[in-house]
Order: sequence, then structure tokens, then C-alpha cells
Amino acid sequence: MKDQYDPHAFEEQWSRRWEAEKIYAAPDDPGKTKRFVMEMFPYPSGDLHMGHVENYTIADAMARYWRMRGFEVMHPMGYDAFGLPAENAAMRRGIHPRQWTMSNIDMMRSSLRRLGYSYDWSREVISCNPDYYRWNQWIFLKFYERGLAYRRTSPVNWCPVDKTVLAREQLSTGVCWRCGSVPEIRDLTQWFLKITDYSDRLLDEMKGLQWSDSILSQQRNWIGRSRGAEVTFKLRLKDSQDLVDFPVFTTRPDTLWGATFFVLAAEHPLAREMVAGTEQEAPFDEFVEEVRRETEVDRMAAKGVRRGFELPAVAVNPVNGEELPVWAADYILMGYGTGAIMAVPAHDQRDFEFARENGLPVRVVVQPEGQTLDPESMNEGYSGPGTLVNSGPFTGTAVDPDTHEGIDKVIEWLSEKGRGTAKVNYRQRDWLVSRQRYWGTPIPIVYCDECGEVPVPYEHLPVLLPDEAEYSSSDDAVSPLANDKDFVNTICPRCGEPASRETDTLDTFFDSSWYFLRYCDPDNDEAPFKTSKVNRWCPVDNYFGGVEHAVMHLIYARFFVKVFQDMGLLSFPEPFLRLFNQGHVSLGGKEMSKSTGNVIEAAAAIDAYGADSARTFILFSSPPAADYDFPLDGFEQIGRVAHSWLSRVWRVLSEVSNGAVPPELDRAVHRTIKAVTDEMEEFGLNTAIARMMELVNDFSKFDGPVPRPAAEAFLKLLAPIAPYLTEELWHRYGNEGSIHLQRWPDYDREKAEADRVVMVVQVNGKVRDRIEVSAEITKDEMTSLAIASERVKAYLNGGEPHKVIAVPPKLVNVVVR
RNA sequence: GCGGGCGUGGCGAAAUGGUAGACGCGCAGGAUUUAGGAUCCUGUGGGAUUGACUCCCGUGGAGGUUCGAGUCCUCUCGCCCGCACCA
Repeated sequence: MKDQYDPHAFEEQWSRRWEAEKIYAAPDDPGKTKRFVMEMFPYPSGDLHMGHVENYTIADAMARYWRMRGFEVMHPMGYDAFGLPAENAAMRRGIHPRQWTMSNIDMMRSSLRRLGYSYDWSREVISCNPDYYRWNQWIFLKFYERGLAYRRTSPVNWCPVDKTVLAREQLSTGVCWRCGSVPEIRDLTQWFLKITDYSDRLLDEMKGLQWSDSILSQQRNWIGRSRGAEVTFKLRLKDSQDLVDFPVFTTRPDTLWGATFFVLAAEHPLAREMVAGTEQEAPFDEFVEEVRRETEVDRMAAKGVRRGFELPAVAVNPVNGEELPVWAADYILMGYGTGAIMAVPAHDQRDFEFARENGLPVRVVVQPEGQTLDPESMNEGYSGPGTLVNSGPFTGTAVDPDTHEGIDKVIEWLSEKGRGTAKVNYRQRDWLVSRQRYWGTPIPIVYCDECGEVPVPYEHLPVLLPDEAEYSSSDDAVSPLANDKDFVNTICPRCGEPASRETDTLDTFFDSSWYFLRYCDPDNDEAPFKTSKVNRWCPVDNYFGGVEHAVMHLIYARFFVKVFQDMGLLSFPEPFLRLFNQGHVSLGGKEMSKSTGNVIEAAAAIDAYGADSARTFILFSSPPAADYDFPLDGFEQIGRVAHSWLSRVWRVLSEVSNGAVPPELDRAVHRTIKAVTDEMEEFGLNTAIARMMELVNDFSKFDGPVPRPAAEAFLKLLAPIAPYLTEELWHRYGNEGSIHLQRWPDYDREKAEADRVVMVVQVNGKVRDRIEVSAEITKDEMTSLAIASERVKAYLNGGEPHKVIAVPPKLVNVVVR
């Protein structure tokens, strides 16, 4: 039995046995002790790498721990299988996206199995399969019925050479990833989901979530609710007397008297109208072209040249009748507010910069306390609190944008005068779900000359993605599917006349917005899921994933659940109760990425040292929430560290005795159970392993084989981290049944606590002596022991201490003047 | 610009306001071994000093609160991450 630790000798066979015996299967109808534990499902881009291994090992260790604590655990896995990289790979290598995706899934699944993750494989979800995406289509139609899906035009980046739409990823350097040509902007009619109907709920219902403040505040900023007023200006062309009402949103209606110009978004149709037929038309079009070539990221860049174009019009300020110049500019976005602003350069930084660049006037209307702003000498906009000046009836009013002090009074006055109304505005925009892509869920809509836009009837679902279609465009037809006549040409479900299908596919964030619900009922072919099953398992108790999904994925999933709740499909408002963001794993300071070859693949790590070592070293190397950078040449060494510790465990525990556990060792075991339990409760996996290492050190000092109860308690503690080794030893001891179905060991509180402790004696906060004392020692006893200490007497010089602070039983501080 | 985070030995890191550096790597010395590897033992923040004791310094920097600060507060320097300009 004194054989060497050889993980390859038994890992695979245990993996097979666990699966055959379905020891990790989740029941369909759990009770109150249910725990839904889930990781963000991977995009199948290749084999699993160490970044995946970190996330999944943390989650698996916790799932195993909770299972041993008596929870009914559901721990499922799936694949986010639609998406752009499959098409890119297909174009590069001439493989069908499905083939590429499925072979990657096979590779990943094999690594996931080898790593011993405790998934219930019967619940696996693959989003590119028709039995999944038909429910995307079902959901889309339900949204459509509720008025939550609608079409309008929106611009895309179009490569004129490759005849294809470019995603941000394919445009990283501003030119087409394949041919290097500069993209042009095309306006396409696209589908949107009306997520803005749920902005308030998405904001307000965040309260009960046990998520990090960082993620919550990112979501809050994303939704960006701001209180302010809509104020109606009148616009007039310079050579006309016709006045047109034009509302603008402002959070600072108190600064209306400081407005010195008016700005329209460059792409605002009204701006184009103003110059139409004049000699300014051509230069204006050129200006707009330039602006549209800027990415939104450029337009929001902090510094840099702001593009502007003066328009032949004036805007009339409703509060004082003043006529202001009208400009078009790149820093005003069509999609926010009304696509126009009143500019108050003295009190807004962007307006200030634009005014300085274009020689526009600056007028101060808020004076901060204790100083006087002078438009001539200012070098930035002032947006803090102060007192209104030169502001008509409001001169002398104190205002504060943080507390809204004074601002509400202005809004009230505007409403009374009919010049504006209170208004809440959001930064969040509706969710564009149309993609001009092959590898996605076809949008189930038919266009008929007679009936217009017609939803595909539910009984016709799924609208199958044609297998043999081209997956890149070959002409100006925007979506690849448009080239497939068999797909496009259909019959109108309403009137029976010839009609054509929608050829766009859905954003893959649609797939990932509800996959966790499908885990609860993966084989249902009558509905996306059964309400009762979802209500029993959900919400997800613990969700593990990276911070990169802080906003989009997590907001979209929350939105779906709220809509489903309104539809009566489920009865909870939030999908994910607790969210754990694991740190990022990098290699040599760079993100691990398949495409740059900067990866440590999971299979290589398992091959070298076995799955338990891979799991142990990734958990021990850094705290779960911290980033971890693999040294470029350090993988060998790090893997060996874990392997050699597990070998030590193997050596020390391969033989056990039937003797009783001697008291001292028993205490060590109980102390360790308590410490490890406490660490696990806090996700302290690295420190839990450290505590176990200490116990192994105690075991190895023990004379002779370790008594079996002590060894078994230890194996149970280690089981969530190293499931194979612990299972193997557990069975070698003669136990029946899996260690992973055992209960987590209890500890005896008295045994876990030491009866003798080292009391630290400080003088003025510096350690001067250590005395071993009973753990039951009182403050008075501590004080007298401290004062009696020779070391302390030296500092007292025969005098009395000024003060003694005793913190039983470990610390006493003698304060000497 | 906005939002979030992080700075502790040669390295990964620990530390409810209470002994800074647990645990581990690495390194040094020793044991074992034909050798290497593996294993076991001892030591290991910096400095001064000693036969041993012991003392001083030390958590990016500067202040502050406190009997006591890596931890709390203010300022500051550096690094990292996310983002769709709160009009």
C-alpha cells in the first residue's frame, strides 16, 4: 500500500464512476435546503484554459462544500455557443461554424470532466442547438406581443469591400479586420428590446442583491437615472420668422440664465434641414461624415478636438427671450435626451471647452461661496454649489446639484409658466438585438407585402437556421441568410401569399439572458421551462463569474427575469442572489488568449500533474477574488508545488491505524475543522488549504500511522479541493460509498479552542514580554502578571503604570508616561 | 471625464483596530542516498549586537485619531480594471 501518489492511476476511473452513479444529480423538486450554484457558461473558443479553471474550481469547491453541509445542490454547466468567433474561424479555415463550435465543446467538456467538476451533466445546455434557440424565438415573440420588441433604423459599420457588417471586435484598429478598408456607416432597420421600460425596476430592485458595491454602482451608472427638466426653446432660421418648439433636457435648469448657445447632435435631422439648399450644405455633410467616422469611444474621449458646425439659426431662451447661436457638434449624442442641449459653458466642462475653442461667450450665473468667478479668467466650468446671480427672479437663490437644493424651485416656476416640465432621463438606451450574422438565432418574423410585419406562429417554431447557407455575405444583401432563397422565401402566415423572412439573427446576449432557467428544465419541449421547476430552484443562489460582465450580461438577465415575472412565467424579481467575482488569471502580465497563443491550457496542466494538483495550485496560489499572474516560466514549478503537497498527504495518510486519537492530535483536528469551516464560509479557499497544510504537518510528526477518525476528518475537509485523491484514500480505508456524499465534519468547540495561550505583554504598544497563561484568564490576573514581569518593571522604573489595557486572553498593554 | 480596485519579504501571500509576514515557494545548512531526483530536519524581513539575551527600523509617501493602525480618517504618489460624456 506504500505506493507512490499517481493521480493518473485513478482519476479517470473515479470520474467515470461518479457519472455512472449520478452522485451529483440534482433532484427535480428540491426542498428548502436547495442551493443553485452556477458559473457563467463559457464561450467554446477552444480548450479550457487556466482562467476557466480558476473560476470553475472556486465554484466547484464551494458547491462540494455546500453539498457536504447538507444542501441539495444544483450545479449545472452549458455552452454559450453562438457568436462571431465561430464565423471568423469558419472563414479562416473553411470549417462550418457548427463543426468548429461542437468540436470545441467536446474538447472543453472533456477537460471539465477530467477536472472532476461536480456537474449534473444531464442538465447541459448548448445554446446553438434548435431545442434551445427555438425558445429564444418563443421568448422574442412573447416580447413582441407585449410591445417590448420593435424595429427602427440604427447605423452599422459596413465594409464596402467584404460586403459585411463589422462588429466592434472586427474594427479594433478602426479599419476592417480582413481587408483593412475604412468602413462606411449604413443605416439599417433593426430590432430593439424595450429595456428602458424597466430602467426604474432595474435600478430600484438592485437593493436586495448581495453583489459587490463595485458592480452595483457600475449598473447604476449604466442606467444613469437623472432628475431634471425638459425646457422648451424656440428655434428660428436666420432668414425666417417661423418659430419651431424644440425641447431639451437639462439637469441644471437653474443655470438657464447662463445659456449662451444651443447645440444639436451632428446627426440630428433638423440640423441637415437647416442647411439644405444653401451653400453650407456640402461642408455640413462633410462635417457629419467626419463625425460619423468617429467611434462613440472617440466622441466620449475626455480631451481632444471637438468638432462643431455653426448653423444658420437662432434659439430663443424661454426664460429671458435671448437669441442664442445654434451649433451642431460631435459631443452631443442623438441617443440621449432629445439630441440637443442648451449650452452653459460657465457651469459645464464640455460646454466650456467647446465655447473656448469656438470663441463663444461664457456667462457666470452660479457664484460659489467665498470666491468670484470671472468668465475672462476661468479655465474650467464650475459645476458645484453656490448662489445664483444674473438669473432674473432667482438671483440670490442657493443651489446645489448634489442635493437638488434650489433646482426644484426653478422647475416648479418653469412648469407654472408653461416653459418646461420636471423630467427624469436615463442614459440607458434600448437594447439592439439584431445582428447581421449567420451564426445566431433567426428572428422569427415574416414580412408580407399585404400584412407587413408578421410574427411566425408559435406552432411553426423553431425557424431553423439553414445548415448549408453561406456564412459570409457575397453581395450587398446585408445578412448572410439573405442569400439563401430557400430560407428567405416563405408564405405569409396571415394571408398565405408569398412573403420573406427576417434574415437577421439575435444578439448572443439574448441566449445568455435566460440559460439558467433552462437548467431547471432542460428537456422541456413544450415551453422554455416549467414555472414550478424554475420557482423551486431559482433564483440562483451563487453565481460565479468575471467582472467583465458587470453591466451588459447581468442587466439583460435581470431584465428578462422581470419581464418573465410580469408574464407570470416565474415568481421572483431577480435572477442572481449572490454574485462572486473571481480574479483574472493572466500569463506573464498579459491576458490569456487563445488567439495570441498566450495560454496555459487545462489539459496540459492535468497531463503534467493530475486534476487534483491543477485544482489545488490554482486555489492555493492566490485568494479567489484576487488577480493572479502566472510567471511565464513558473507553471512547472507552481504545478509541482501542489503535486508535492498532495504526494505528502498521500504518504502521510496512505496507512491509518485503528487506535484512538490521542487528545493532542484530536485537538489539532478539531481546531482545523473549525478553521477550515470558517474559511470556507468566507470563500477563503487559499487560507483553508494553509490550515490543512498545518494539520498535515502535525500528522507527519505523529509517531506511527494516523488514527483513522483523524485521517477521515481531514479527507473530508480536503474533498472539495482534491476530490480524486480523497475519494481514493477513503475507499482504500475500506469505506463504501463516495466521500463526496458524506457530511462535513463537526467540531467540538471546546477541543477547537486552546486551553493555554501565549499572552503578549506590551509597554506603550510595543511587545516586551510573552507569558503562557490559561485561556480563561481574567483582566485583573493579566494586569498583575504584566506588572510583575521583570521586562515590564524595567520600563516602570519603580513607578506605577499610567493605565493598563487588558484584552483577554491574548494581549495586555501597560501604558507608561 | 466617470466608476471601481490595488500598493505588505526575493516570490505567491496571511493578519474581527491587538504579537506584521501564518501557509507555501525560493534560498542556506544538515541528514539520508552509489549519484541525481525525491524525502526528512533546522534556519530564513532589514539592520545593530551577543556565547545566548536583546535593541532599533519596517506594510508606497506625509499627517491625524487611538493605550495600540497594514487595517480607520485627511492629503499625496504610483499601478491596474471597466465604461455608452448625468447635456
